[in-house]
Amino acid sequence: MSRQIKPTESELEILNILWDKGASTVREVHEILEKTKEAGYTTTLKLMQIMHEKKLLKRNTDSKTHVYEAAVSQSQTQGQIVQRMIDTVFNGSASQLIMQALGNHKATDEELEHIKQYLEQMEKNKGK
Amino acid sequence: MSRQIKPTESELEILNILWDKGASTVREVHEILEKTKEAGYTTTLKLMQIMHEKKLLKRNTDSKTHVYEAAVSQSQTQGQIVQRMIDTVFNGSASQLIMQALGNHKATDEELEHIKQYLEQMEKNKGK
DNA sequence: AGTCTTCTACGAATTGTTTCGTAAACAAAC
DNA sequence: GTTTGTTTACGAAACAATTCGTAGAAGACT
Repeated sequence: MSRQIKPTESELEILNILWDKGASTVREVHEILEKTKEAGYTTTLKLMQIMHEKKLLKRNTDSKTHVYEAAVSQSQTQGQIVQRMIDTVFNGSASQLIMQALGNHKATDEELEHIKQYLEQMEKNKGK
Repeated sequence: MSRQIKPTESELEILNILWDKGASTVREVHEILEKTKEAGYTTTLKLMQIMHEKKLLKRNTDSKTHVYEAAVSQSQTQGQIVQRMIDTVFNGSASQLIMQALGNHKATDEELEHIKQYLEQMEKNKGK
């Protein structure tokens, strides 16, 4: 059903910006990117053009300054990446990934509470 | 303290085999790899040689047929990859990753129970 | 010994990602 | 309308990952 996309690390940085800010021009994206990364303007431009070719981005070329927008949903993309990671790094065990994440990165109290609630929710819906 | 390794996808496949089987020859690794992947023997060999250069693998060259072994621990490597993923894909939120993993991939009952116990364990140790 | 097979080493081709220089299109400012 | 600045398009270079062909070394087998 849904295509299997595979954004590279750089592409993910751009997607994150677009998911956060919504439709933006290359310059807007580039300005944010620059804060955390060394890169020329045309580099960002080229990346976004390629991402458009790959259908990762939509763009509006009505005005001279094109406006780009993510063409893939954040949660779907995250889901695919997580799934891929479960397969290749944790031999298919989601719970192993979860425990690794819990153990490694100390979650805050709220985060833990959040997760517990989520689990209980799942249990309730278990009866289908 | 610990070096920052970054195995590629192919390298991870090989690491998984070595973590599972322990020290092995190129041929042994290749035979397992072949089941799930199209690849020539020399390709596997070259990969493992490069991984040795990168210090991802140790090797014993006493006999003509070299014996390779993972030089990085599984849990440490998994931890680094998960951390990286939390940073680049989930903007630093471990709980978001966990909930994505829970929601997407349906965990079995035992897995859920496992995770719940783990959470309770964490709560108990919270008082330090 | 000589032949066969297996293995390593090397190097090169291929593919994919990231980088950026340069030129042309366009608009705004003068 | 000419200059100036911003933008896109194109292409090529630089780099990294993956692939495999070929050659030669090392054992094993008569």
